[in-house]
Amino acid sequence: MKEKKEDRRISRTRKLMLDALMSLIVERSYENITVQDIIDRADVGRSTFYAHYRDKDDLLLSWFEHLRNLFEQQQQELRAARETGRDTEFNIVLELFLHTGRHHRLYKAVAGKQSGEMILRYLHRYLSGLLTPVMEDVVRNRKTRPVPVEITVHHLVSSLLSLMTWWLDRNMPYPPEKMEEIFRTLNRPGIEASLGNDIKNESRQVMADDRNDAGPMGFYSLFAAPFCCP
Amino acid sequence: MKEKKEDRRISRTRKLMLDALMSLIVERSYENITVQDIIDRADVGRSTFYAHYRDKDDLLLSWFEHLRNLFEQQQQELRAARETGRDTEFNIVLELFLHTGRHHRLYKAVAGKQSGEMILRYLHRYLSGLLTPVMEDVVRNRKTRPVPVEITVHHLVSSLLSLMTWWLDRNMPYPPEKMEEIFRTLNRPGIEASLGNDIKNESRQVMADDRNDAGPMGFYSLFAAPFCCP
DNA sequence: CATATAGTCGAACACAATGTTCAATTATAA
DNA sequence: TTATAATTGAACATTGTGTTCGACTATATG
Repeated sequence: MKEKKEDRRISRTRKLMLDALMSLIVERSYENITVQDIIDRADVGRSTFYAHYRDKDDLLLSWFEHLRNLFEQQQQELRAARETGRDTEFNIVLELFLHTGRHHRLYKAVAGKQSGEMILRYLHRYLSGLLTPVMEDVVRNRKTRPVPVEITVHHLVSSLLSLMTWWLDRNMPYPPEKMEEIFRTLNRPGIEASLGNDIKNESRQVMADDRNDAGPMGFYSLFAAPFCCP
Repeated sequence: MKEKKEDRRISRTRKLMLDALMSLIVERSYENITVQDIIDRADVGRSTFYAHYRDKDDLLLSWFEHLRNLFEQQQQELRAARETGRDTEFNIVLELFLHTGRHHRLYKAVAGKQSGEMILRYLHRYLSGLLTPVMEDVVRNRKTRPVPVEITVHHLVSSLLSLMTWWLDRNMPYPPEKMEEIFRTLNRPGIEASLGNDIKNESRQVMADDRNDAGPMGFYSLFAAPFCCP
């Protein structure tokens, strides 16, 4: 099933450079890594690097796209499992914390304190893309709209990323589940309010009431787990 | 009352370089400005620049400290006015939006999409410093603490900065008052929940119930204006 | 006004990194 | 086996950084 078009040398070189970047990235901050460092460690020619990537960022970005594919694939599998009758409760925020935790060394190096803006912007864009249709769908039934959907989404994504970086910067002092709970505590009530009152029952509006409207990404529910004030 | 110790040449040179940076910063993004550009426009010697600042960031930071002093001074005046009997309702978030709006060209260039991480980090630290004692004070009366105060503060500051940058990036499509309202709608309920239930009445706990505990910065109230769901 | 002081100038320097080019070499697919 | 495509490595022009130093000049101060 694999597309085997690629010259073996290409994959080899690419892998070498990616590995070099990864091993460098856990040693010092991304900003302080030069193309020179990368090609030194990868042991490839300077011109080779530029034959593949425009610059350092391009290389990193290609790696993130790889990771994103991995993540999306896993989500698809979860979704599939769920559809075949398993009771997998789907919670995208939790999944994100789990995923980040799994790759924490990379994300810490790149999205933490030391980070360049680039990756955070990339993630922001990506997550906003995921969230926007969901939110717009939710808001369709609402009569009032106290806060523009665009802002709500922006806020939610920023909050998630800010919690993520906090978590990473402090070496993940809580488990992903706890972080997801905190995220929910902080944001759920405000999101409710920001989306406006509506036709149906007052609370648990953001929850996926029924299990259709899967959204573009198998994105069932933003606040899937039950919420309760202790 | 002024300390007139400084050599006139020093202030002159400093001003030249600051002006140069400012005028450059509205033309292109901060990242793409070099020390060379600055000294060219300021028309000062290369060595002069390094005699005053360690690097580009140092120069920008010194300017932000200037701005911060300005802001704090204004807040002090407001506070004073309030204490002398005026009915100035004090709302720090609104004040911040007003301040940012006033200096929007600078902040846009520096804290917007194009920004380097640096200034956002600086602001984050600064605002967290303002907020932490307030939050810790609020939480003192609470029995439960669903979310660590540190995270609540982090979340709140991130949210504020994210709204700010959104606002700036889109050329301030709403007035500061509206943005403050949005901030409140999005965050107030979640903050309530995150700080836990307590002894007193259920709602409006974050509001400054009485007007003592001014905090370090004349920081009377985070959500001073009345909150209502429409 | 005189003068020591302290700030500024500007040119030169060493250094580090970028991104391009090209002919020679080598691995690969077919 | 061989045509093709990838890699190499060295050289190069370019841009920016941060430092140094002697010469110059504005300034504060007596």
